[in-house]
Amino acid sequence: MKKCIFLVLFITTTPLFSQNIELPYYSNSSEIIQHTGYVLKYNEQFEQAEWVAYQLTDIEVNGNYERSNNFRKDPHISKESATLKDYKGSGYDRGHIIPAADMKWSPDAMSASFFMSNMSPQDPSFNRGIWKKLEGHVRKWAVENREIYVVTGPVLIDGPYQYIGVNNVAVPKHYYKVVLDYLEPELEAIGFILPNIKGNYPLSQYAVTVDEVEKITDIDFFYILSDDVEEMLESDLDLSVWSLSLNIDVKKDQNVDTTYWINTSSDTRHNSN
DNA sequence: CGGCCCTAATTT
DNA sequence: AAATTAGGGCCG
Repeated sequence: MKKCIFLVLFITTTPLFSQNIELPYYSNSSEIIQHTGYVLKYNEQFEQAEWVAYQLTDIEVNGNYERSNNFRKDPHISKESATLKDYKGSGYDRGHIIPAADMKWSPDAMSASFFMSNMSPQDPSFNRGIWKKLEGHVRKWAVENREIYVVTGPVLIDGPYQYIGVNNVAVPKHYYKVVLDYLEPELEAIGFILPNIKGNYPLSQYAVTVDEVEKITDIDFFYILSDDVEEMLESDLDLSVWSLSLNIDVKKDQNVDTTYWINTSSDTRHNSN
């Protein structure tokens, strides 16, 4: 009962969005847009979102609404979003940041995922390959854990970039994803950094701590959590609780090209094998 | 390995 | 709406 009262007070007395524990930190000058099913932070300079944040549940994953394909400019962006034309003939996919396949629970959410503010120029082999594969795992984790929190987007501080279209959409060199399981018994978090090229390795090779993603992206994830909980979750990576159907072919993994990893000082992951 | 079916995104 | 392209998973 006390909990209920506290919850009501919390929601009614705190600023917009702050009840969403998936949200990264954002300053007052940030362009934050709430769409059905997700929140995004837009970066006008690179003409795409820096992050999209959302909760994903088992019920949502099991939705049945069809992909809507209604790619269109996002009218909510103050200085206008990228356009279809920017991507046309560029050689890059209009890659969803929040996946359309995570929006099958609602026609509005599905449609909202096709705003150009949710697109980023992705190498087709990347978008349809390892990125899609990772997205599939995220949906599986949503089912296994009942609900998870996801933040994902392009890494926008590892330029210089190639640009496409008249609006100069930056072609990111890497993408990240962080996933939080905030339900007992296992509070766990995992991060990924993947280069925007065809992925040749098992996904476990791209897994990192959330701390590592924070260093690389300069984004403070899950800042709404209390500092001690946040510190505990983000500094640790236990691959054994995130089923990635690990490829056990050690030979294949020995000569992994890690040049796509931006150098970071610490790597606190501990493999379970 | 090829054959087959599935998913996702794009093109026409 | 249908066809195309890319890739994954599975199976024999």
